[in-house]
Amino acid sequence: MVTLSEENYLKAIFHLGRHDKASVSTNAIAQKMETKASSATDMIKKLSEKGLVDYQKYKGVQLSENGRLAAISVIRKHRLWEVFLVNKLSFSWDEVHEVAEQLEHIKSEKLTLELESFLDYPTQDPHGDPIPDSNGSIPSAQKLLLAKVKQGHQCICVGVKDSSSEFLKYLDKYKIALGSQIKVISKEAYDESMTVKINDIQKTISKEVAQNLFVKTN
Amino acid sequence: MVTLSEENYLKAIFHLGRHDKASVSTNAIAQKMETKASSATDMIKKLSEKGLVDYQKYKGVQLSENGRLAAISVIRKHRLWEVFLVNKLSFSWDEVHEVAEQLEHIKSEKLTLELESFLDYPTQDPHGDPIPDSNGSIPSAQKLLLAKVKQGHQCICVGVKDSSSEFLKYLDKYKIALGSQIKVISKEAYDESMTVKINDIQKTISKEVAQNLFVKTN
DNA sequence: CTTAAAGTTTAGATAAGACTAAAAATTTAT
DNA sequence: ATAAATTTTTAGTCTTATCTAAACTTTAAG
Repeated sequence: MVTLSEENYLKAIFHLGRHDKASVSTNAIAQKMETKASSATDMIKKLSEKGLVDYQKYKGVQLSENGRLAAISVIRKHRLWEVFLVNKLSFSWDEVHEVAEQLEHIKSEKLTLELESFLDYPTQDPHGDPIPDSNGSIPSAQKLLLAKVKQGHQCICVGVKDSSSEFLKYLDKYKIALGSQIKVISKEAYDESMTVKINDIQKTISKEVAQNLFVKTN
Repeated sequence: MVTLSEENYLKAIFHLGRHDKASVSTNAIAQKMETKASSATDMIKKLSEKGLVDYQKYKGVQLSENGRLAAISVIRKHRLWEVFLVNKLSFSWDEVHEVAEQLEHIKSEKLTLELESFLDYPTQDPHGDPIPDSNGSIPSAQKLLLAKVKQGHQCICVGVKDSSSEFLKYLDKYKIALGSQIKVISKEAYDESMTVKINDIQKTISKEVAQNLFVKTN
């Protein structure tokens, strides 16, 4: 049995270790969990005893196979619930995270499978992140930052890198949503801003925005 | 802020105090919570300090107005989620309780309201129990035990008194479900059994069954 | 009305998860 | 290469929710 707190630590370790596969430091975990390093050490020991992470004192941790599966299971549930909240209830993009953080800990294999079926087996959550399947396989993201898109190319908004409430509110203000068609009209080398056509309206967006919007080219 | 454990105690006290409005004993609470009397005493003190129950040593507890509202809020969520599981996902009658016990603690006013709307404002859960509205008002149940129904009368199954898995399995076996039409053909004074017509099939049922099935006459 | 039984509370312990302060190990810089 | 800075761990404390055992009330019986 994995406790709620353990699940949250596993999730944090998974996200921290996602890109480089080196081991994750105690401090990084503590920071992500908004707690102290000593608390992180305590939990790491517990996870290690349960065989969910590989741990050597002072050397950081890595998820074990079981730990990885447990983390992915939580992430899968989080993202499925986000789809539910947005597609079935009338939650908007920037309101789902907090509630999904609670729903992701509900323990019922049947519930997760039925929910997935009810939602027609979605592969991405409302922020464009991939939803792991019931075996723990994560579909490849196929998304890139708008800033990387070449002039003249067309793409679809599929997610955000910065999921802060401020950024999501900015996007709502300019009617930029998941699914919005975006065409890159021109790029400015000096400040890395770009002029784009979004929903048939032309607009210049800053580097900051372009580097935080994930899109899929079509 | 009410903790998960506190919510469960409040719910237990609510159910125990439902019928007679005398105060609820420590032992009764401990038994319902499957814990020891000393643990119940500890929790009662905490609830009392938070103003959720009225408590006098050795005299038992009663919910305060705030405590009653908190308990009803949990029960409301529990029953709404049960409707969701049965009507939207393909859970059966006897599978919902355990999952709803988890879902009832999710804290989000918006979620509860949106869920209620998504389910078209149900007034009863799959066991025929009334669903409190967002103000905490509980619609009157209008249900009675099948055993009380007079010979020759027609009624609809709306719930169970005994919600044990065994009883629910018995009901499934004989295709007795929420919404089943039941007509009382005859009653046997000796053993209080009765012969009924359910879904056009005639069957004799025991006192035990008739005293655990809630129906609504029409 | 007094005593036995039942019910309730208190006292002291335990486990999970967090914290502070201090010690130990590692990394960085001179 | 060693001292300084940083990171990590340990030791001890706190809170929540639980337990056992013992003490204290209330109720019931004779």
